[in-house]
Amino acid sequence: MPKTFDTETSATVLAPVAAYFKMLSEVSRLQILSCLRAGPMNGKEIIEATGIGQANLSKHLKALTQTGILLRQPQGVTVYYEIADPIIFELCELVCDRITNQLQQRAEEFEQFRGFIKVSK
Amino acid sequence: MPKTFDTETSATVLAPVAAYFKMLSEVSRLQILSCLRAGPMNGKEIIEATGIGQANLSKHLKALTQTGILLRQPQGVTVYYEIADPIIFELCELVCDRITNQLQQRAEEFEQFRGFIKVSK
DNA sequence: GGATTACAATAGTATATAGTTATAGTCAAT
DNA sequence: ATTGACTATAACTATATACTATTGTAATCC
Repeated sequence: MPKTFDTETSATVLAPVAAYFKMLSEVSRLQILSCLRAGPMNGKEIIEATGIGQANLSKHLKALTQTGILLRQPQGVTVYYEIADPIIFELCELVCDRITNQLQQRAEEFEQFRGFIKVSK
Repeated sequence: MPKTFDTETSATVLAPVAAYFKMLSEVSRLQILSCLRAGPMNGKEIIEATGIGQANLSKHLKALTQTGILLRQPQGVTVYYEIADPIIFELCELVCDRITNQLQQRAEEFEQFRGFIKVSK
């Protein structure tokens, strides 16, 4: 097994990874996932919770299901969706922590700047 | 502190998270990050390693730097880039594991299907 | 100083996709 | 069968962004 990949190989390997992250790169879809954190919901419930349009939601749900992030469970006329793998929330937590740190750091920098301005007083 | 967010609030909060994942949702950018795993590199080296065009690379590097994923370190005329936070590789590992599992599962299903076909023999 | 090298910035094009509207399909109950 | 409720699809628009080509800028070498 080679230690490194050539660019062509790595592009092939990285494509599904990129596709997975792409599913998490839209506010609407994150809202959907955030809702489903509490448990399975059907389309109408998700619409009420998020305010996303019906057709648009349907498309997102299809994409999320095809990527394997959601499970689709029809019950009569309604369709319930649920998180297929809670790994998503781990991912989001990691990113949230990172963003929080960045914001705190910027806040500190700004605080220092403010102190610098007030020196003249 | 409320237990849940209204849709408007959650949209605001989720936007930076979505933006972060968006940085990881393109093969080109994942290639760049993959290169930099070994250590800091300058633009020319990244071009050689990935085959990405110069202007395109420059834009990606700018975006990745602004998001806080990369650190930019000019040294004379060249600019070295390095991973600002190895959290990215954790994220990628999680996703890779997930994708691997999915593929293995599909392989098993296909194996069973193959067995089913051969029953007639 | 001029040439070269390395990177950045801009404009322009092409493509992808989020969102909307309208329509159709699906299942259950009457 | 028909009605009503839920979901899916198709066509379209608008927007975002990946990529290319070109030009600009700054440092290093002759």
